[in-house]
Amino acid sequence: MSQPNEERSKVVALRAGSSPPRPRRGSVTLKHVAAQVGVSSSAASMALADHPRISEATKDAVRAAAADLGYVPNSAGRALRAGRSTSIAVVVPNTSQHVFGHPYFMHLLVGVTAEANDRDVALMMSTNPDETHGVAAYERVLRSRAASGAIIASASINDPNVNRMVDAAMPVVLIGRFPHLPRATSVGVDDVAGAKAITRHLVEDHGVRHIAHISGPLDHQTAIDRYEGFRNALAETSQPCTHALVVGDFGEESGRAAARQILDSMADVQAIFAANDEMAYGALLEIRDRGLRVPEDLALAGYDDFGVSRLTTPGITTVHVPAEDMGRRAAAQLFALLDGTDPDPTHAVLPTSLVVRDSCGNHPA
Amino acid sequence: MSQPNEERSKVVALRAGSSPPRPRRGSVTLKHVAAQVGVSSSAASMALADHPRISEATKDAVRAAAADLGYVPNSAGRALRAGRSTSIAVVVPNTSQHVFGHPYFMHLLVGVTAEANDRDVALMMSTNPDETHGVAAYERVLRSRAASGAIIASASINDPNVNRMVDAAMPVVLIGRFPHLPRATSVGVDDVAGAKAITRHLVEDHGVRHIAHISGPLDHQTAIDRYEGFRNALAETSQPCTHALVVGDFGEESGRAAARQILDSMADVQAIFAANDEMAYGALLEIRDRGLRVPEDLALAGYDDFGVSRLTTPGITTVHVPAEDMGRRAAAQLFALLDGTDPDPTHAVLPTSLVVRDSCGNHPA
DNA sequence: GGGGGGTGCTCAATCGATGAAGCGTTGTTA
DNA sequence: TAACAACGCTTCATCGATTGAGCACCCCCC
Repeated sequence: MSQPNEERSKVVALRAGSSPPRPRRGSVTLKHVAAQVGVSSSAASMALADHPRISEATKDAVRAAAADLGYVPNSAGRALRAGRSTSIAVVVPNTSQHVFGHPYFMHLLVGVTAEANDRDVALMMSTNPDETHGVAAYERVLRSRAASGAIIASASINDPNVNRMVDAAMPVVLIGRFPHLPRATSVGVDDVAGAKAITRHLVEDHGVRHIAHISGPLDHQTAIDRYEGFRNALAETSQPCTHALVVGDFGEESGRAAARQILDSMADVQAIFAANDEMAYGALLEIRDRGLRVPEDLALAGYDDFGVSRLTTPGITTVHVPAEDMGRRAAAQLFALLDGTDPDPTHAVLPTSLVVRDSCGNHPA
Repeated sequence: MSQPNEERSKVVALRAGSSPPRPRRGSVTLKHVAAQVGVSSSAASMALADHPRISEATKDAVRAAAADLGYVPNSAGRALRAGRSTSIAVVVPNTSQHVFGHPYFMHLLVGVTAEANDRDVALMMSTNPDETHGVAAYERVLRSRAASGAIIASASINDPNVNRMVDAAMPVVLIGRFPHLPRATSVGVDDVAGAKAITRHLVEDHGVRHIAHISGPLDHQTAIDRYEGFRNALAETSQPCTHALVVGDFGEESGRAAARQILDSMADVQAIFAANDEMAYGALLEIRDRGLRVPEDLALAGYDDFGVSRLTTPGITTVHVPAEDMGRRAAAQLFALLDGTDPDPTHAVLPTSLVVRDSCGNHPA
């Protein structure tokens, strides 16, 4: 079994010989690299890891061979050995496409990708098709160790899978505010403050005294918070201000329907604040259809600033949600969780900013 | 070594005994399932695979135990054994964000996700940060076998990594038209026909006799094809039509600059056809700033229909690019490649459709 | 009652990467 | 000169799933 000399001459023959390692089916493994240099695969592994017990000469030779052959470590082998993969997952809702428009996720993804790229970590995308379907796809992703952690951008409060994963102490970061899940790490924005700021802008700066709010579905934390910000602002105004609420579903069409209802029932309405830009745009269409002008006859405001509000005529005054920052931040938090740097759940709350456009009136300043 | 009876009694003790398998650190492996049932892990594996040589009783027991323990196969182990992973990658450009707007990728992703979900295949996202950086991230993804194939939505013709991967016969599907890569499977749209149709609409239906085209960078196949469609249409018109070309970069700002140039130099221009909606929107802003009206003073047309053109006032007449279909189709092609069903490279070309809105004038019909 | 054929499982090897332990060889020191 | 340390590599086991080969056991038949 142990005839080192024969072994070595074999190796020499390989090195100088006429039988190249010939990587099978296009995949170069560590063995091929090691064979080309004439060392064991362990030595090659240690050389690439810059292990102190390997000579510089060997390291150079291994590195050269690896580059020459185009060696890339097999991720399955590495993940199996290490017991964890080098990927994280991003989970987005699929059924509830209407809840948030697409641009939101794209912004989020850009942020997550940036952070993941910095760490040389791959990204997996997962969708949660329907919540009744036993173990959700993204839970499988985590349990199969295909990804070592996940960022969940699902807006639904009631997803039982999310709760279960948080309870199981899976490495998960939630996007949004989840006051009922204090043990979960989350990254959200201060929607109460954002909605308060834009409402105050309408009331204080533009002198609005009759205002309506089109909210999202009130089982969404986002919708709840924005509505609360709206009420808070009104509670603190210097002048009394009458207001109304219509509940929408964050979709353009529901914004249009809500505006219809408001215009029919609230004759003296001076401003409409919709809980997102999609609904604000729907409202704009309805207002325009009735021959009314924005902002001359009616002021309009939205929320999100993911692109819609910039393109319309007039541009819609809105609250900017820093989706890309949220993505970055969520990824950073997830890495902290995975590294064990930050064992306690944190709840990051990013600030929003008021984006004043033309839909709310003139700004002499 | 071989004392089957002792082995078996041990197993029985395990089954009824007081020492539960206690999955280590939250991950349940096949061994735990097998131990709970009292069979070898091989038997458990075969049971879950519904192998004919395993008794129904054992199969039921294994399935029950797997469900009970929440067993999910470790993807690394499975991938290592199988020699291929159960994921595919989607590659999107990162540096060239301006080339296509975000919505495009989101539509594409929706399509790819749908197809991948149908096959229970995970999706990885990768970006190509800079093309000079040696082995690109997505090439590493493929070579590391983290994904068994990739859909590349990078628009750049000159990416050497793409060429290299095509040459290496990697399972890759390109999004777009790549006439210089006949050996690569691709899914694109007929941009020549699309541009021709919209140009003809302006010239024939609206009687335009002086028209300008804002193209994209002419090292992009998309830009080339759309320009060619524009020229083809003009070459076939019943009435002569003067035309001009300004080259942009697919970004809103460049569309604005191009419109400036056109309006300054081509006094009698009646219509502007931009190679995408972003540039058309930029042109719209410039036109409006000059006190001109669309469509009364000048007709405007764009390309893509990813969202922008629907939101503006007036809505921009455009060519619909079926991004979601492209995603679906690309994924299907990739699976065909991976299954070996379709070894010859195919070049799918999906049809576009003309979307007439208000920016090109009245439509009595 | 001994051979033949099924049945139902176990064994062992494999995929690729990794690192602790082992082991020759050389240089150094008492 | 013998004991010993340092060096530089190899050997081997491991991660989890999978599968071909092998092996008890049972039933059936001549």
